[in-house]
Amino acid sequence: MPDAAPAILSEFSRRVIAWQKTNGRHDLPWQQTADAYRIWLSEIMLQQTQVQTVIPYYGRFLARFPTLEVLAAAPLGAVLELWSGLGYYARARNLHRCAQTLVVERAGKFSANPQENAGLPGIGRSTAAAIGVFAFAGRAAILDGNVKRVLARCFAIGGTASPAQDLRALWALAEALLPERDVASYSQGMMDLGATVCTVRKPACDACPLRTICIACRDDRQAELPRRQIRAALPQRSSRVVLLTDGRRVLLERRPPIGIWGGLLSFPELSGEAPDAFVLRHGCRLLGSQQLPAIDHTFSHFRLRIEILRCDVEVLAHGVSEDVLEWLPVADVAAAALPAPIKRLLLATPLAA
DNA sequence: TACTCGTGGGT
DNA sequence: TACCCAAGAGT
Repeated sequence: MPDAAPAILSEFSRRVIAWQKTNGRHDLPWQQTADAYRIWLSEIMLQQTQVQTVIPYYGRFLARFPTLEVLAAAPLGAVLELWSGLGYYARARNLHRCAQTLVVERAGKFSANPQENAGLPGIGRSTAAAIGVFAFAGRAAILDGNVKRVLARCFAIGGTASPAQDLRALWALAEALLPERDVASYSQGMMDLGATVCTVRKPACDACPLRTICIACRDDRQAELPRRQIRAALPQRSSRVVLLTDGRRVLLERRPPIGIWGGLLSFPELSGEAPDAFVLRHGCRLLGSQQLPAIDHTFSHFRLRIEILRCDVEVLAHGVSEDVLEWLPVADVAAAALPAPIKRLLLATPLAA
């Protein structure tokens, strides 16, 4: 039936748009603007991160960096401070680089053409499309986790082909289903459907505008679509670190710019060195030490047990520290560029002797 | 292509 | 409890 496809495609977007207008989300902070800077920021923060997690970070970030120019002029450390706890810190580094690139090379403006924004640091195909749709009322296909799930179920994509083939099929579908008009409502509707109705577990098919179209719903295959990626058991790693304090400040180390927690401050690692030697090497005299309960932290691809030796010290000499080391006043811990578990521990540990 | 890169909530 | 997985992109 060669004529059936176009009819189904337009019916699909028509239902999504109608559903979005009455049942979708309209009050999210980044939906109150067409400012490309704000749209972009929200899209970066929302990568692999749930809406409710992003909302407070988004508000604090905009209060500190209200414009692209302010962001571009800020030091990376200040950006990481506002990103502390949100995770995937390469997003913050790329965000900062992207802002500087735009200011220097593109007059501080995003393009209305998604293809010209894709390839900027941190902006891939889907994020570029989202900026084009929500900031410039353009027409481009988004393919995030929500859209993938809706499409995979509705059209039974996955399970037979390779992941790469699945992805190509999903992109092709996303492009083919894109309506001529109301692209913003459609795109928002697809994400809202995936987030609130077509959920990973126990989808609310009774409330879905696509239930009479959806193959997964018809065949009761919601649980097997989209195909879940097989994940190996997470390897276990460990590290020994020092919480070095003089009662008012804590000694922290700036981590390398790439890798886990890249660019953030964290406890100096005690790689095989004896605690006394470590303390002395940093110009301090050891007053007392205590092994704190280990922190068990789970990353996306490994588990880390952090053994923490608390060293209470007296500072003997100043200026002997390397430039990657920094004494952080206790009062500044909450606002510092620290990984979530490190900040949590410091906030819960009284440092005064 | 496969791996890297955080964190918190849900089940 | 242990596992799943989010408004993905970089390498």
